[in-house]
Amino acid sequence: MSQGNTRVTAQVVHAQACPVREVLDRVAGKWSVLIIVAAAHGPIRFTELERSIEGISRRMLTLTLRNLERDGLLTRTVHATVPPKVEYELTPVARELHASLLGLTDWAERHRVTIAESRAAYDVAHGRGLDAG
Amino acid sequence: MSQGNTRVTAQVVHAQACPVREVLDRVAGKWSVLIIVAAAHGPIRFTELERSIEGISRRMLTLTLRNLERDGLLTRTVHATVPPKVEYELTPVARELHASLLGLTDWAERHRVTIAESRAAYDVAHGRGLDAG
DNA sequence: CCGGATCCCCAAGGATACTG
DNA sequence: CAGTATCCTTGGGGATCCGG
Repeated sequence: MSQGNTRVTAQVVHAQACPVREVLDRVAGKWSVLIIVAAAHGPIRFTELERSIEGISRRMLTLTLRNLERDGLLTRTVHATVPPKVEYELTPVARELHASLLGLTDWAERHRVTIAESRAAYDVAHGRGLDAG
Repeated sequence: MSQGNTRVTAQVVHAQACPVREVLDRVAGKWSVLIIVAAAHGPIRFTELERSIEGISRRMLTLTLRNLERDGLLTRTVHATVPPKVEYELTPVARELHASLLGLTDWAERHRVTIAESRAAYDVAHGRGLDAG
């Protein structure tokens, strides 16, 4: 840390400029978008999210929810009942994001086969076919 | 909005989420989208990409280009001249992706201020203000 | 039920040097 | 000019345990 060489590189400069980067940083996580999709139908509880998003850990669910809440994409409503009940709901901003996302999912569905074929072809053409190692 | 028994139930979001995951996996990288944007204007050379995408390393540029090529999003054209010249160009599929991406960038630009404010408010409300914790 | 705290691993990605 | 190979750091994210 203190080798006398200040390691300030140019990565800081570029970080904020691009709106593309902005949206990606916000959605980059492995789970953010899945949560948004899962919550698109209406308010949803913690455990419901946990069950509906197969494979997500409790930790990541919590972390991602906090992040989305921080960005104003989710509202968190705590019902102070004896069995705790917490509901998450998309904000209008998040709903707009979800709508824009549909364009992407549509693209993915329209081209998933083509892309898969392209990958296979590329792999074959470059040796990395079906053999391991 | 959603009060009153919205029993949509969190049926496994997988059905809807998978295409989302697909596109994310494809775009998850730190640079993929930036390259697509940079190449959106037309064929572009390796070094042109390197210069236009501030902060990218040679290694990551190469790796990401290979991946995009593998997915059929980029074509790579080698001109066997004495000074090597390689041009990358978006495929129609990638152009469609780029178009869909515009919806997201538009969203980002429309709400960047709101989101920033939300973050600031959240951070203030949760102690993590401007101090380094 | 909700979720914070801790430990740990591993893949993404940066720096650098070499090649055709 | 356009890569490739190697080393090393960083932090995302899984597993697990604990607390309200």
